[in-house]
Amino acid sequence: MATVKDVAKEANVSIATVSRVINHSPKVSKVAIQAVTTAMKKLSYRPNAAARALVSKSTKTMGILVADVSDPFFGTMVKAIDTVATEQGKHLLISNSYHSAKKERETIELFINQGCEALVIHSKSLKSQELISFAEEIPGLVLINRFIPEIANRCIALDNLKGSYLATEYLIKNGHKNIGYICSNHNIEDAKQRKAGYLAALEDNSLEHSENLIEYGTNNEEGGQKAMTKLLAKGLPMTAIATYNDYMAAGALSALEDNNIAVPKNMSIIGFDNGLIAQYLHPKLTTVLYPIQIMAKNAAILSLKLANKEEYKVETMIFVPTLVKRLSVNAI
Amino acid sequence: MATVKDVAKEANVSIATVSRVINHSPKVSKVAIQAVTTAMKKLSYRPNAAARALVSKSTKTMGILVADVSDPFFGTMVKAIDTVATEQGKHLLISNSYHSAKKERETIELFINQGCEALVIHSKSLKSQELISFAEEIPGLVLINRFIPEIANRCIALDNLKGSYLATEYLIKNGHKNIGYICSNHNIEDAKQRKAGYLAALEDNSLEHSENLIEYGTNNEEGGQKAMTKLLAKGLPMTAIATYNDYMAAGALSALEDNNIAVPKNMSIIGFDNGLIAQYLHPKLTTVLYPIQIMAKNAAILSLKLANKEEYKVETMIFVPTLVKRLSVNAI
DNA sequence: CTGTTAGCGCGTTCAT
DNA sequence: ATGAACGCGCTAACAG
Repeated sequence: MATVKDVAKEANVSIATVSRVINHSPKVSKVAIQAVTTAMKKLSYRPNAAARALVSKSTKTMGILVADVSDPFFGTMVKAIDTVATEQGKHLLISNSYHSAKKERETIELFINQGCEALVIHSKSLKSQELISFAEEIPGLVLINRFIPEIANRCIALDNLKGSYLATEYLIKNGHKNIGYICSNHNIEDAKQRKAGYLAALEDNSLEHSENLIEYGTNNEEGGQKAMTKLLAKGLPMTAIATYNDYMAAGALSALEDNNIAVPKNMSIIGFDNGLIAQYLHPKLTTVLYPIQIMAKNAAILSLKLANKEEYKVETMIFVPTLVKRLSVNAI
Repeated sequence: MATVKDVAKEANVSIATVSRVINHSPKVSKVAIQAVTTAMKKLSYRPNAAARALVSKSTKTMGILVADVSDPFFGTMVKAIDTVATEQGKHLLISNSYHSAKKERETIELFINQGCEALVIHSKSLKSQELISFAEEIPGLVLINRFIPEIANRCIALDNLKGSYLATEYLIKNGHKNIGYICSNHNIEDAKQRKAGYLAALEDNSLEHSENLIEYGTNNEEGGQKAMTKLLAKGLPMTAIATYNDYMAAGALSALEDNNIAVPKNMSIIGFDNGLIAQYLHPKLTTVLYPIQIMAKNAAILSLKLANKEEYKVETMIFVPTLVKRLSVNAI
């Protein structure tokens, strides 16, 4: 592996000159540029990123922590971040936490040790206080999908409650009065907030709301299917169901089909996230749009600005979900 | 940011000793370990990865190039690689090529400059020769989803032809004689190989095969829908259709539904990949399993071994796809 | 415009 | 068991 020294010797100039042409310094003679360029090609020289980082104290690297890249939700998020990072000449270090607090902590520390100046962190398991400490240590750290009041200007989050409220309200506007809810049993804020949104909508419309109308499960298809089955077993006069997310809605759909209950004819159902599968479900799923793309883009921009010590305020920190009407909800 | 020097001073030892306890050298006295550990905590010392990489010539970083992380196919691939990388204490640098040859080239060079010793590359746009050069330069470079004879021991690929052959043969075994094919118009090997597999199966079974039975489109839902529509317009006596991938199959399903052609009753359809959406489609899609998880795992292991200069031969380089029978194919 | 020189933070001989 | 000193490859003064 050739170094600046080798190139300098080959081109008959000093290493300083080599460094200058590498970094496109304005004050280098044409001949020098020519000689160095040729030498670099001949030796197939590659600048050593570690050495550069060591002296310039910048790795041009952005760290991203997600729960699981194989989930298209996070895939979409990473893609959006990648787009802005690439524009700014940054590279992406990525890590999955799989919802483990330990992994979340280790990853953030790793990112710091690696010298990532910009960090976009999706953390659901770490305590607020710990995140606040990290945020204080790293100016470029931005939290996504989570809101912590003490560091509000470092958070890009979704109004989960409003999302569920919107979904439930939409069901109500369609004439439904007995509305069930399929809830995630994952102990994170999102689950509580979405459930609260459902409850609030019922209450605001003076409709019955009882724990009896709610069932819990893992936040995936299987959990949704089981929860739906349990709900069905109660023999409640439900005509519609709101769900924690699209995967659970998909599971509910399966359970309904297995029991010959036509959707939306005899049961309306609404999802949450507007994930990849929503449009492929049958019937195509009416759901709530989680604007993760635009949120991720904003988080990336914010992180980069902050890391660059620029004063910067994003216009929106708390994003509002919207309704995506497809075919799984009927008027009664 | 504290350095070894600061820690050394705080602990009243030399930087060499500090370095030793950091790297768990066996010959350090208990007292020294204690003193240094305390000092590190007090100063909240973090080893500088760049400095370490510079001197030890190892970044413990693995580079991954994919086409698009937001596609669950690649998400799954990245996750599988992440699992083995994490086990070995490696971190992941990830980049998307979005199918651009330029981006593919730049990314590989970036990875090299960054000092990634292990590389798992999904490249469809670069010429074989260029990839061979890179492979010769970087011992730890492994190609995934592509086979280049000259560097066969550095490739983990799928037998695409056999996959399509399997799919078409399955249709034939179910009594279908007029089988159409929805092909990707993306100019990459996979498209040619899969089409060839379809053709070969028809030929081996003495069935009609003509370009008239084939339609092309972009390799996504929209392309599948359009291709299906064109196929339908020809008024052929088809009873079954093989497709380039699950997304195109999904589009075909939509077109079929729009035209009131029941699947699988009046038309059988088979996908390719067994991607995330296959199980959510209606009817659940019969398809061909692309074992990307196990392939990615093997690629990661191979890459790490190679980077480590260990002699290593994976048992399987060319993986064979298998059938996943669901509900979109009927016997005639 | 160009060359010399001094570190950046750390691992590693080589003495002790 | 420990410390002094060197060098990894590069950038950034500084002096010419």
